[in-house]
Amino acid sequence: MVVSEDGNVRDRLLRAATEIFAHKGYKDASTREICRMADANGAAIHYYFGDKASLYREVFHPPERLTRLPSELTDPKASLRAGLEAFFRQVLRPLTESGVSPHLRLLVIREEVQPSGVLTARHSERFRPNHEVLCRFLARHCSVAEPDLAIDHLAFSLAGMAVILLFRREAVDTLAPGLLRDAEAVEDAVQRLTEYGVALVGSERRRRQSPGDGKRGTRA
Amino acid sequence: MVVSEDGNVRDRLLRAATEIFAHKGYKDASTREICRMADANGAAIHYYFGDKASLYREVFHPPERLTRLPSELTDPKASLRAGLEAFFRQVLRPLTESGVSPHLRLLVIREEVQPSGVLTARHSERFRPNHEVLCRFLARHCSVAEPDLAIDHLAFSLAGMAVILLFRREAVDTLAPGLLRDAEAVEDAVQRLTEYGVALVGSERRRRQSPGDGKRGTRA
DNA sequence: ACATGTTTCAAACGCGCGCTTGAAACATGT
DNA sequence: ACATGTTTCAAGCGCGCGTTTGAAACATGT
Repeated sequence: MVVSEDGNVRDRLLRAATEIFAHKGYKDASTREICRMADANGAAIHYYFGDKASLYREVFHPPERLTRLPSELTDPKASLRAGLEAFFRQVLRPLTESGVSPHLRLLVIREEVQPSGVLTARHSERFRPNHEVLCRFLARHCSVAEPDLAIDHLAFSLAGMAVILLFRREAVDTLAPGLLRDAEAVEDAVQRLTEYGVALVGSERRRRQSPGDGKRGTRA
Repeated sequence: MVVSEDGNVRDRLLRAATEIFAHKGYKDASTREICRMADANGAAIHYYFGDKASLYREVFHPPERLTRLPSELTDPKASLRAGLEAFFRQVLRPLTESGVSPHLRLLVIREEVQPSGVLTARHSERFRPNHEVLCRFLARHCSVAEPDLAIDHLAFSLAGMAVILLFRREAVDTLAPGLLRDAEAVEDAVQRLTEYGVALVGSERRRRQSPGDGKRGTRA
C-alpha cells in the first residue's frame, strides 16, 4: 500500500507515519517502512522533521475533537447509557472507518494506554484528563461525589473491554472470527459493550449501597 | 538484578529468560539482556538451546496447572461467582507473587493474547482451548446451549478487564496509583472484578431473555 | 542565462541485534 | 600425566535500524 500520488512529500510522510505508528506503535514502526509507504527517500524524515521522535510528535497533532472524549460524558444531563454508547462507539470507530482521522484516533488511544515516551508534556496534557473525565462521569452515575480507587478500576475495566478488541485484533479474529467482521458486527459489539458497561456501573452502584463494607481504597 | 549464584548456566538462562520474556514479550526481549541477567556469555544460548526461538520454546514448558484455567470453570457444580473469582485471582496472581512460576503464568497469558509466532503447534494446543473453556462456562451460566458470538465477546470483555491491569501496568500506576499497590489492593481488585463479571453475565443473560431481538451473530 | 535557495537522492555511518567461531578453560577417566 | 569430552569465553559476522552526508535535481527571481 502506497499513499503517494497526491500531496507533497511532507504530507505523504505524515499520512504514512500516522497509519504505521497507529498500527504498530512507536517502537515497532520503522522509518524505512514509513518512507517506503510514502514513496520518499530515507533522508526526507531528517529534512522535514529532524528525526523519528519529532516526526511522531508532528503526527501527534490531532484536532481537539479527536483527543477529547464524547460530549455525552461531560454533559450532566446525558444518561448513563448514552454516555457509554458514545464512548464505546468512538473508541471502536477505527475498526470500521478508514482514512487518516481513524488512524489518528487509534494512535491517540494507543498513546494513552501504551505511552511512547517521546511526547512532550505539552502533548501529553491533551489526553491525560480523559481518565478523569471518564471517572467523573462514572462517579456521577454511581452517586459518588469524588472518584476513588474503585471508580478508577471501573474506568480501567471499561477501557479494557474496548481496547482488547482494538489492539488484540489478531487473537480476537483467531478465536472468534466474525466478531468484528464488518461495520454491522462492530455496531453489535458497541451495543453489547454499552449493555455491559451499564451492568458494570449498576454493580458498582449496588456495591456501594450495600452496608458493612469497610471504606478501603481512597485514591493516591 | 542478577539471578546467578545458584544453579548451572542452563538453569540460570531459563530463569532469566522466563522473567524477561514474560515482562517484555518475545520480540522486545534481547538475548544479550537475558545473558547479562543470567551472568552468562552470549554464546551460551546457542550452546544450550540453539537460538532465541528455541530458548523461548524451552521456557514455554509450564506445568499443566499453569496453562489450564482453574477447575471451577469446568466444574458444572461451581457457582458463577466462584468460577469468576478463581479466574480473576489466577490471572492477577503474577501481580503479587514473585519467583519463577508467576513469571511463567504471565508468559502463558501473554502468549495467549499476543502470540509470539515461534511456538510449535504442539505448544499452542495447550492454551488454545482456554477460550473455549471460558465460553462454555459462560454459556452454561447464561443458560445457553452452544457458545455464540455474544458469548465470545463476553469472554473477551472479562479477559480485557483483567489483562489491562497486567500488561498496561505503567498506565495504571500513573493514572491510579495504589490500585495495585500491594497484595491487599490486588485482592480488592479481584473482588471488584468478580462482582463486575457477575454483573456482565447477568446482563448477557437478561439480554437474551428479552424478546424481539433478531438472532444475529452465530459463530464462524 | 545565471545565481540562489529548496527539495530529492544514493551511499554510508554507528549501533544493537541474533548468531557464529575457534580456542581457552575445565572436568573426567584411564 | 595424558587424552577426551564438556563448558565458557572474547571477538566478530551479517543485518536492519535511525541517522548523516554531499551532491544532484529542481524551482525561482532577476
